[in-house]
Formats: sequence, structure tokens, C-alpha cells
Amino acid sequence: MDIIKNIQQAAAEGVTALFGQAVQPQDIALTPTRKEFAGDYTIVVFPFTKFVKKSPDAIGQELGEYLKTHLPAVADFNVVKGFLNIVLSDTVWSGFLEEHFAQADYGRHASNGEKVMVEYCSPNTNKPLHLGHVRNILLGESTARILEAAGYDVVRVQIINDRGIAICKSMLAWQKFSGGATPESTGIKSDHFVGDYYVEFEKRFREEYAEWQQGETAGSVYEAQKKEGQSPEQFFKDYKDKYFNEHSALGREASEMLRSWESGDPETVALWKKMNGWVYAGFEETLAAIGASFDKYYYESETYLLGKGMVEKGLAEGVFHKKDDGSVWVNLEDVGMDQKVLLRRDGTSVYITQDLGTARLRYDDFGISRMAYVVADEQNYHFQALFEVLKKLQEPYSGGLYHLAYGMVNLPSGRMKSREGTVVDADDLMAEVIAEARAGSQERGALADLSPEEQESIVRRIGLAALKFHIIKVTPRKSMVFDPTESVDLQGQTGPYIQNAYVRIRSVLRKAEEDGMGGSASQEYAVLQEQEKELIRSLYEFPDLVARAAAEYDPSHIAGYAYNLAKAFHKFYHDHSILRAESEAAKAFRLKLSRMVAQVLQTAMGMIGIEMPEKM
RNA sequence: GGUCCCGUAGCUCAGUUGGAUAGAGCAUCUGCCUUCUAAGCAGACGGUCACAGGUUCGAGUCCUGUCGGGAUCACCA
Repeated sequence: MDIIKNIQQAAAEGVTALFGQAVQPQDIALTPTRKEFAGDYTIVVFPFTKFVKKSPDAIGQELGEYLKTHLPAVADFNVVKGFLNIVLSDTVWSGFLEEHFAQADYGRHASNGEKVMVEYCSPNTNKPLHLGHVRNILLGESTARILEAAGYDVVRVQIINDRGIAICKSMLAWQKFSGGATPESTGIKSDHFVGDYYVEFEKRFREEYAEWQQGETAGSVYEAQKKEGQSPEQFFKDYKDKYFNEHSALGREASEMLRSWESGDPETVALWKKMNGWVYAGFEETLAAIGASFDKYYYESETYLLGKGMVEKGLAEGVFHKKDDGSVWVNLEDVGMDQKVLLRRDGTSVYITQDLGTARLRYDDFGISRMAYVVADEQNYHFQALFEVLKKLQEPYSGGLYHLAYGMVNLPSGRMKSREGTVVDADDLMAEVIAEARAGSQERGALADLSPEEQESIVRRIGLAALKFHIIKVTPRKSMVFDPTESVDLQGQTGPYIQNAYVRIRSVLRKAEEDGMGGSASQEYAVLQEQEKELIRSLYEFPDLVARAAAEYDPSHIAGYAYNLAKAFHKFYHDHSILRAESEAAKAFRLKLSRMVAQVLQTAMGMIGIEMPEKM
């Protein structure tokens, strides 16, 4: 039974029968009726005035009559200013509830046999995860879960940037300054431990640079290369990278280490493995705390040479071209872009070459038909180019590529800057929201008779719900302002607000079970309250919403839906008693309704990685 | 400068793909717990949907331009 489709179908037939014009059911504009009018769904009749020489009101009347006589579900209708409001029979809604209230997987779609990959997280290994990664991970994990709910077979992967100058800086600093300290000997979480040495390197480097600026070499470099009217401060700020490459002792050592790694020097590789191992152990802890897990990790140290074969193939097919200096290019001007280099003149790969190879590798590994990359929007251009190149190569999965671009996470004070120490650490952030939830919980005292372990488990769920919901409710595409004090709010439009609706229902259901609840009496409940209908209407729309969130790769739709459903339930709960309903029939009906609301809230929140507590 | 994204209440965000009088939360103020969990409910206050044109029965939504903010335009990743 699909209520909306039935109405559209009947309305389309009605238009044909009454006005002699063929229209497609999906072209019937059907929207939920606004609260101030009577009805469940509204058909906008204005479009029909194009081919019917009657007033919108007259058309509405005729079509309303038609629907009322031809569709049993339609109990009544009214026409207001060209809007045909359709009132459905209460049995439509009570029938729907009876059919679905016990369906545990309601809202989840049957398998569609398609395999899709979601790439997310994808950190560098020189520093711990921060707020930006948190948005990425939450979006990626939610998207993966939503796609699963929509019937896809999902493969979660990340590509870890485990090589390059950054990790060499950490390695060098550790080698020079640690005195053999380890995460174990210091008691510092292992990814933070490695990050600390990266910071140490930067600190020492700045000191070295500042000292150098006082010397003769610096003076002559400044005089020779300064731009007109440029102060020494400004000049040396811009000169930093050049200093690193051309003058710095630390810079030379770090570059040396990178070369040594690239040539496979056993000692360097061993050190690299040791420090990356620390980082991975720390990441795993953080990812486990957030609730994300992966099917496969790809490492840039293993993929950065890939893709050359595909470039050769493209060359052979004439899709790419080689310049006189030996570099290989693709011309993307036909799709409004530039020329992009694919192989350097020395034959080595660039970033995009590696991504071409990695895409192919993944296809070979998993046979996926679609791939979603969760990567910040600063890489929009890169992914546009990557996808176009894969299309030119006619890769079998190239029609199913999607860049889930998300905006920057800013603080109320502005952009996060590591130099100013304003980067919000992922572990700290989680600890903070959980502490806030703990404080709130102790104040309320509702968990006092549970064991400390149970209390802690609940408090974690509440804190993480606040954090996750706060981030996921924002449309991915938009950049967002993250206010730490708001993220720990437990009231209003928040994760805990939704958990609370669930907890209230569970509490009622527990009591009902003690009393022994009457099941079949609900069938006799004939006249529904407006708020009951609203809840069921909302439940009815859930599967479509899941499909839409999957199609648009947008978890914020699920967050918004869960909030609206919880809000509707809170109001219903406030206005109507469940266990002390007017009749046995009403009580049984409301128990079923509440049960299904709880079920759907749990399913929806599960899709965005939020677990529900039984009590709070 | 070229391209892309964003601009909605004091703040943080929705707005079902063009439908009715633009909605929530936070903040401020006011009510509601001897009654199923008050992390709740109700009310008040708060808007030139950045601006100007256009398309049409109808525009926050589509088109053009302007202003403001961000990103990006490497043989870096």
C-alpha cells in the first residue's frame, strides 16, 4: 500500500476522465497539508488551468468529487484558493499502523544488489584527529549506514597518507629529542605522542629560523629578493618554505630522511613503521569511540606509484597526449576545465595519477559500481578532474562517482589554526561532551540505582549523541560554525532531546508490560486524534526519506526527520495519556503507535551513528 | 582576474526540488510537574529570505546582474 502513489494515480486518472488531458501520476503536485487547513495531503490544481477553462476552485471541486467516489481511502476534501485538501479516512492510518508497528526493519529497503564504496576519514599520520576529521568521519559513517539502509552493499575504506615530509618531521624530532621516550613510558595516547613530536619539530624549526634571520646570510637574501617596500617580517614570513629547503639544517635532515625512506633504507623504514604503528593504535581508539570501522585501509605508501599503467593506456587510446619534454597531459577543456598533468617530465606520478590507480585498484578489489569520496570541499576541483579523466578512460564504475564535499568547520572565533593552538582535538571533544552529559545526569539523578558501568555507558551515549547530532544536522555542503558550548547542549534541537522521546516510550512500554497489555483492542479504536495521525503520517514517510537521503548522500535529512518525529511525539505525550487513555482501545492503539515511533527513532538515529539509551 | 559554493530572526540552522500567512532550536520574558522520565510542553518577542531586475497564476527556491564571505585555479598532496 502506498498512499501517496495511490492518490497521484487516481488524481491523474481523474484529470484525464474529467478534463480529457493525459497527465503522469508523478506530475501531480502532492504536498502535506499545512496545519491550519483540514486534510492530510494537498493537490495543487493551478497547473491544470493551463488546459481546463475553469476556475481553480471549480477544478478542485470536480477533482475532489472524483477522488472521493473513486478512492475509498479519501473520506472528504475541501478546496481553498486553488488548493485541493484531501482528508483521508482514519482507517488508512490505523490500518498502516496495524500492518507495520511490529516490523523491526521498517524503513530499511531490501537489497538492490549494488555495491558501493565510501571513502572517508583518510588522515595524515603525523598528528591526531581533530574536529575537521570528526565531521568527515560522521558524514562518512552516516552515509555508509544510510546507503546500507537503502539496500546497497557498502564497503568502507580510507586512504591513509602515511608517507611524505610531514611524518619525517615527527620521526626526526623523535630521533633527536625524545631520548627514547615511548607512549608507554610517558603514558601519552600514542597518536598524540607522535603529534607532539611534530609540534616539537615545528617549534625547533621556528627557533632555528628566527636565529638565522639575525645572521648575515639572511640579510643579504632579504636585500637581494625583497619586493618593493616589503618589511623584513613580511619577507621572512613568505620565505619560510624556501628557507626550509635551502638553508635549514633541520629541513635538510628531514628531507634527507624522506630520501632515505624512499630508497628503502631499513633503519628509516623501521622507524617509520614504529611511529606509524603508534599513530594507528591511537586512531583505532578514537575511531572506536566515535563508532566508525573500515573494511579496508589503503596506504599511500603502497598506492602512490599506481596509475601509470592507466596513463599509458590513455596515451595509447589517444585520450591523453605527451608533450615534447615527456610529460603527459589530459585536455579537459571540453568539459570547461583546464589541461591537467598526469605524469611529470621525469615520468613520475602526481596526486591525480595515484587516485586514478587507486580507483581502479578498488574496483578490482571489490567490484563496486559506485564510489563516494568524503573529502573537504577544498578539493572540489581535483575530484571534478579525477572523475572526468576516469570517464575519458571509460572505466566501468565512472558513471557512479560522487564527491561528498563538505564545508569547513569554523569556530566562533574563526578558522582553526594549529599555529595559534585553536585546533579542537577529537579525543578532547568527546571527553568534554561526555563530561557534560555526566554532570547533567547526576543532577537529574534518574540513573542513581544503576551500576556505575551502566551509568557510564548511558552517559557516553548521551554525550556522543549531542556531539554527533550537532554536526550531522547541518547540510554537508555548507561550512558550519562549531560552538563548543552549544555542542554540549542537551536541550532543544539536540540528540539527547530525541533520545529522551525514545526513553519516555521505553519507560511506558515497560510499565505496560508489567500490567499486561491488550493487543487486539486497538482495532476498535476508530477516531484518531490529530496528533496521532500526524505521527503515523510521519512514520509512513520514513522509507521514502531514507531513499532520498541515500540518493542525495545527505545524512542531515535523517537528523531533521528524527528531530521532527521526536518533537511530534513529545507533544503527543504531553497532551494525551497512553496508559490512562480514555478506553482500552485507545490505550492499545497508543501503545502500538508509541512502540513504532520508538522503533523508527532508533532506526533513524542508528543511521547517523547514535545509540539510544533505555533510561536517561 | 576565471571557475565553484554560500548569504534566511541577535546567534546556530531547516525549508520536502516552483505552492497557501517563511519554520525550528538557542538567547530574553511568562506559564505548566502529588498524574506514563520537566533532557519535556505551551505562550510572548524576534524577518526587506544580501540587493536589483526578470521568468509566471505563484519565487527563499529558477535566470541575469551587483554586493559581501569562503574555496580553488602547481610537473604539492
